[in-house]
Amino acid sequence: MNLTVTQLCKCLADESRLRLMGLMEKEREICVCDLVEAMDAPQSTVSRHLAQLRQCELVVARREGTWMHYRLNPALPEWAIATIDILLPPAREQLGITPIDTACC
Amino acid sequence: MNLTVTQLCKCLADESRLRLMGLMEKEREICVCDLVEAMDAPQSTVSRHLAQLRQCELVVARREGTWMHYRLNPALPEWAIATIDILLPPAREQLGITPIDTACC
DNA sequence: TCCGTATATCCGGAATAACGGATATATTAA
DNA sequence: TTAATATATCCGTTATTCCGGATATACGGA
Repeated sequence: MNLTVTQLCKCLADESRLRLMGLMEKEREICVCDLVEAMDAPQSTVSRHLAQLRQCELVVARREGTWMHYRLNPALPEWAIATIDILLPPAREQLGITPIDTACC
Repeated sequence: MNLTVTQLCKCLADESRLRLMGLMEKEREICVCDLVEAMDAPQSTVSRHLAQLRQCELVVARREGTWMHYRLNPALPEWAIATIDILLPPAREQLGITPIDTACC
């Protein structure tokens, strides 16, 4: 785990990625199809942003058959966890979203 | 004051701007010449980044004669203040800087 | 093995951001 | 005024990021 402040901020500085983070809720897994639907963006775009979040380890993925389940990484450095905790509520409000609470699969 | 989470993160996502923020300390004014010296970057580059931070109101400027004094804006929304408070210490460590404590003017 | 579904990656083009020398502006002092 | 200093802005170039259709890969089931 070698996350830098710059990397974290770059991830959160893009509206699509911030939205993806905001759609996830602590301790809850979301599958990609739900994210694609909620994002109203092409699947390749969503997947690309998820890859970037994965790369920085802001999220972790778990495969279950053909499906991938994502969730916020609980093992980030304290300062990153604290930042995400603080920013997601105002981000959700500003973007007009709430965490996904239905499971398609 | 209409700062968005995306705007805050964009500001902090650039290493030069993050460094500028890290060179400032709460409640302390720093003049541009000190920042230029500490940044080891052309004056136009520093000034451009300061303008962007000013634009988003992360910093405020006060003129005193020919000098401009900058400081962190204490009037930001709570979530922004909290984020900056959390991120600056690890950012300083990662960038190898400490707040400027000498005053050239 | 072959097919269908879910997801990831590729890649070329478009948009955005950063750079820094040159120049403009603001202020003070002579 | 004019000069000198501090800082801001301009602008052309380069670098980075984002986009999304096309394609590849992974897996389960028939």
